[in-house]
Amino acid sequence: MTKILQRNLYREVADRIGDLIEHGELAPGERISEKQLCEKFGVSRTPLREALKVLATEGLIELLPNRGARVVRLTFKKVKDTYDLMAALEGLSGELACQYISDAEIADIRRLHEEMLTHYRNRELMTYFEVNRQIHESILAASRNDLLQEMYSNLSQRVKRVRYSKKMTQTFWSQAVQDHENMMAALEKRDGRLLGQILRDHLCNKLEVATLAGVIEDDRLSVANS
Amino acid sequence: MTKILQRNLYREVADRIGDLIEHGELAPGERISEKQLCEKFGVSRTPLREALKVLATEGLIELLPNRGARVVRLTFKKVKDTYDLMAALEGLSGELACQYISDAEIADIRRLHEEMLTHYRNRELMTYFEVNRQIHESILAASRNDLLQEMYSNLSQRVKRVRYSKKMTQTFWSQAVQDHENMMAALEKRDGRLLGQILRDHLCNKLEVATLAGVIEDDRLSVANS
DNA sequence: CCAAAGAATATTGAATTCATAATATTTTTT
DNA sequence: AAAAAATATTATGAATTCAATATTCTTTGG
Repeated sequence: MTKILQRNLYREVADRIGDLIEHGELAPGERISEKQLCEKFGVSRTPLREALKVLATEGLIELLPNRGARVVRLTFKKVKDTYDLMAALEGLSGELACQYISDAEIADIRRLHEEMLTHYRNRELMTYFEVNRQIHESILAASRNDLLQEMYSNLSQRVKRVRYSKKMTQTFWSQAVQDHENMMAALEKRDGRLLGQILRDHLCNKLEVATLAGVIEDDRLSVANS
Repeated sequence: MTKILQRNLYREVADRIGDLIEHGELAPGERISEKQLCEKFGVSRTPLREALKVLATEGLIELLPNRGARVVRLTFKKVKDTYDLMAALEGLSGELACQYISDAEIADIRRLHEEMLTHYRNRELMTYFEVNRQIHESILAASRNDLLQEMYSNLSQRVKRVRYSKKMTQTFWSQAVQDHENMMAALEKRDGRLLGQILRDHLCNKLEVATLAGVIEDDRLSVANS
């Protein structure tokens, strides 16, 4: 039962702007010019402005009354807050997943897990991340809570700019893999409480990585013009 | 430092529509006519449509391409999902609050707690709910996580229609008050883990109340036209 | 009388236009 | 020459207009 995705112009535009932000083509704190984007996308201001309203609600940009929009600055505090939330949600997904997940789904995740280990051993960072993402997504799906998945996806969007940094150190990487070993064990025992706990701690490590990567700008800079 | 609240027309309209939904003046599943609401609010379609986009993102309505908007139906499943999420967020707020809360804030919450007990003893349901809400809000504020507060507020909005049912039984009410006693104790001990646990369980009880109140329509009805 | 096809109507999607507020530029004054 | 005031320009907020799609009503054939 695949969801029919509605393709409104405003939604299309919102996604495209989201991509621009994610890939840094629209810099943090940068003023968003309506006219400029209208010409870029070849649409009128009406759907573009609707897209901006949506993006503001989703937390990617902020609207200043009568003064347009700008890309939100990711301060360390904001990223930390977001990761705390994501950790709580991942924890919940783990608890729920253990209640509802089928044996077949566990087997699928086990396969993904083994695949991920191979990529780890071969030091294939990008494919490792991809399979890693699939594992977490599978657990989220097993939670059978659409809203949870939606919220997690939203939070993920907000910090996508700093995630999956290439500067991951060996120490953190091996720790992450160890976390995943424990996760698999907890999942196969269907120990929700434990899986939840592991998932929470796992994400905390990711925050440390993001921090160390130095992708996040200094708070003092950001607070000044916020 | 109080936040300057921007008053755009679209935001105003979105809030008004939100109120209509909350108070049942726009029924679940009801089709939303743009023209009708335009006339009601005395605004043009542009800001109204922007408001609809935002409300859809916030999860209060759903947009059907080329077929307008309608109020989301609250199925039991949706409410359960929402409460699970809120419970996780409340749990997180408890853990964080214990890390950051000041003695003065704890004292404030203690005062609110005592006030709530008085309303409980006097069987003043509305004022009891109001103070109850203030306590939970104070703990959320003490978490020092703006995003958490924002997300919680959003989730709360979604299920406002079924919350605070007047049909609360004596059993559940006394259980809730007992929960609050335990919460105060955990908070004053600054035991984050414990407070988080209590807050999670506390909200589960609320779901039972909402369910028993019978405000939520049967899923089978809702699934049919979703 | 019922069903299907087509016309008429109403509603939504998007572009354009008008109004107003913010910003940049020029002019004036000291 | 620098600061302040006035004006011009630009960008945003909102209403209107035009186009595309859905819905309803009417007609026609079985």
